[in-house]
Formats: sequence, structure tokens, C-alpha cells
Amino acid sequence: MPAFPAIAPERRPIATVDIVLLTLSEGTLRIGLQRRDREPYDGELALVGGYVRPEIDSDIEASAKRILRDKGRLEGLYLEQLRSFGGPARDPRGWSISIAYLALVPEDVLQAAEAAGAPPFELIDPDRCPALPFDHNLLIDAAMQRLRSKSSYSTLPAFLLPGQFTLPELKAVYEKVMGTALNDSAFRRKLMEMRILEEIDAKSIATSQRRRPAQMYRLANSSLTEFNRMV
Amino acid sequence: MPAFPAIAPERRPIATVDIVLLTLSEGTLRIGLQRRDREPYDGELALVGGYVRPEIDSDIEASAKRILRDKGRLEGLYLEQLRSFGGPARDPRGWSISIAYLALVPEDVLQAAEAAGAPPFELIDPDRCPALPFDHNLLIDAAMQRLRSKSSYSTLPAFLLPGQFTLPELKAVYEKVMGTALNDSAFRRKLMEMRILEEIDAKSIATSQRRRPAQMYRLANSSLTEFNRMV
DNA sequence: TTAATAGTGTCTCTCAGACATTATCAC
DNA sequence: GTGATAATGTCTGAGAGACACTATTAA
Repeated sequence: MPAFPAIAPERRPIATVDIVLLTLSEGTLRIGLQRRDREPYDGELALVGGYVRPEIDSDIEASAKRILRDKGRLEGLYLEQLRSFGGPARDPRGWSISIAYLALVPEDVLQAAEAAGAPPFELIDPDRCPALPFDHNLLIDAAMQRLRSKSSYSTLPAFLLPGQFTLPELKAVYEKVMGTALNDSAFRRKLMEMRILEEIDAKSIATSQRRRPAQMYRLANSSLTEFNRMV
Repeated sequence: MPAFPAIAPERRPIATVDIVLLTLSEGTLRIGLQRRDREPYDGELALVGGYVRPEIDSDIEASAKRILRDKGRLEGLYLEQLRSFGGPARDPRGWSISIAYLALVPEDVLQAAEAAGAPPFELIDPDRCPALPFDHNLLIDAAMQRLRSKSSYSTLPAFLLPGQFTLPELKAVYEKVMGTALNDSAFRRKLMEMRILEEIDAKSIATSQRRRPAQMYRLANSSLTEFNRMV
């Protein structure tokens, strides 16, 4: 029982969390959407989302993690709050607030989630995204903008890759995300001098065609690292 | 009447907006706090804040602007959403969400607001900030961090100054905010090359001591401008 | 050996920091 | 002129981009 009277419940906005799930599929950035299983917009593609549940959530990030777990069978993703959107018209249920999150997921994790029984994800090209329910297109724009700008000075794009990857793979992800070509030697120099990466013990991997196999790396720091400058 | 049933009102969190009001007083950065005029924490110093009011607010930024206007007689400030904080314990009234905003206000505007009848602001040194109600110290930390990091690549600190200012004044604000000394000629070069500033028509100003008066400038673009690099 | 990609070495050019120099005011 | 601060000019060094060159694999 609260110690002090609060604003009347019927004058409170609805509070939801919506998650912009991004992954890399066939070398291109994709948004992971699911079909809604209830009204409003039952059956339509939309961001993974749900109510903030005061009775079970310890904070907003806990809401986001619960929603990812319950609706997507996803855990341990890179997760970052974007910002909150609110207004009378964005949700037909009434005046609502959505706290938007950005989540990055390696494609293999997404496939494992589906294999474990998660409702299927549809992977949409952000440049060809159809009109979505609510203001989800706005949230996607915010997510893309955040990803693009933060990528230029952090290890953010690495969270779109599996736990281990080659340097050319990592460079390709940066280029996809930022939409610009990067200088090869500068890229290596930067990451090596800053000790961003850790060699995977003597392992390297050979792939299909005849070519030199690349050294495998993982992030030296499993959480996000920011640099002072570009690339 | 909403077209679809929403989560029961009594299961909705409280939704508030809290604004970290920053200004520059006697050359140092200060947080503008006001004494609360109701429970909980009646009479204690806290951030300017209030409920999101679905019946009158068109979105969350409108809530923030209304609260600034009604509680602080402040309008036209630089205003930027920080992020949202939520949880069961941050407010004794119950599980609550606060959407935190950063507002920058020139000291003369703050003084004019008080002269116009706003409840007095107490200006607190962020490095000597006492323990505040709710989780307001966390919100202040978030605001300071945002201001510090964004200052290094944008015109953000200029919004702490009156509409016109000299280049040495602007440089001093950057130095205060970022906590580092800046190179004089590099600072000028950067701002001039990027056409960030506009000379105030032939005006320069003479001050107290015998010294050369400085050229007055204003921001060429009245909204925030971001650079690609430092300083 | 050849094709193909991985990775290195080195030159150059840009740009920020350092700092000396000049300018402009009050007295 | 002198003292003080404003503003400019120029040198230098660090670091990013360009790109040629070497390395390592499969066929």
C-alpha cells in the first residue's frame, strides 16, 4: 500500500516497452518483427513489445528482458534503451507511453530461438520497411539512427556477430551498418592498438573457396567499448 | 473511448516527467532545484517534475514543457529527453516511471522567471549535490554525463549562455562543462570553419578593466549543431 | 603455380595542439 | 606608452587514408 496518494489510476497512461530487434541476415541488416497475437492489430507484423508489469518487473529493463524472453525466447542480448514515445494517438487503446529499446542479436541466436519454439520472426530490410502499427516506424528510425551513429565510435556492430568472428567479417559489418567503405589497414590498426579484440587461441578457420583463412577473434571486453574517435 | 481494451488502470505504473535544469552561475555549472510543495517529500529540494497528464498533454515533450512553464515560468529552453527510469521503490507512491529530461537555461532567463513569480530555484553545485528524494541523483548523473559527452561534438554548451556572447566566454563554458583546457586557436578555427557562429553586427563590447573588447557572436543555427569531431 | 583473400609496411595529407606574434582597448 | 586580454599565423606531430607489397591457403 503506497504511503502517499498518487494520481488516480484512470488518469494514468498505458505503459509499454517495444524492442527494435536488429540482426544481420545474409550480410544485410534486418529488423526482427513478429505477428501480433491479439488486438489491436491482431495478426499484423510489429515490433516485439508488451506492457510494463509493476507486479513482476523490478525496473524497465527487466520488462524489456521479460518480453524478449517470453515472446522471443531470447536472452543475453545486447540491450540499450533508446527513448520514450508518448501520445494520445499512437495506440488505439488510449494515451500511451512506449519505452523503446534497441536489441542486437546474432542470426544464429535468433534461429536457435525459433528452433526452441519462439513465434517466427520476419526479417525486414529497414530500407524497405512497410507501414507498421502504432508508431513503430518511428521507433525503428530511432534505432537505426542510434546504431549508425554509435557504431562509428564503439564496438556496437560486433554484437550483431556470433561470439567469434574474423577481422574481415567485423569490418564488413561496420561497413554495412555505417554505409561507408572503411580503410583496411586503418581499421586493423585501430582495433589492435586499442586492444579491442582477443585472438581465439591459435584457431583460424578455412572456408569454401581457395583462399587464405583468417584469424578468429572475440571482443576482449564482452560489454560495449567506446573509442574517442571514428572507426 | 478506446477502441480496444487496455491493461487495467490499477495495474498501470505512475508516469512522471522530471527535468534536470542546468545553468551557469558565477562561471560554474549549477543544477536548478525547487522545494516540493506537496507530499511526498513536501518542502524538500528536488528536480522540477510532475505527472504526465493524458487529458492535456499531446506527447511527453509537451508534458515537460507544461511542467517547466507551470512550475518554473520557463519557456523556450533547450530541452532534450535523457531516458526513462522505472521501478517499485523510486517513488513512495508506488511503481513509477519517470521520463527524464535535460534542460539548459541561461542564468538571466532563470532570474527573469523568478522575477516573474516562479518559486525560487536553488542552484546546486553538481559535485556537491546532497542526497535528493526519489532517484533524482541518478537522473542528475545521467544529465551531467550527457552534457559532458555531447559537448565535445556539438554546440550544446552555448545554450547555457545568453543569446549573444564572446568567443572567450564560449570557450570558458566548454572548458567548465568538459573539465579540460582547450586550445585557443584550434577552438576558434573549428567554430569559424564550420560556420557555427555569426558575428553580431559590428557590435563588440567593452567591459570593466582596461583590455581589448571581444567580438560578440550568436549561434548561426538556433538549434543544436553537431560536428564530426572533438572541440 | 595460380587465384583469391588475409594481413603488413610505408608514405602522405589533414588537422589539432603549441606557442609566438600582432591587435585593440583603458588608463 | 603600458598592461591586459583578444585574435592571428605558423610550426609540428599524431593519426587516418591510400595503396603497394607480402603471406597463406586450396586447387
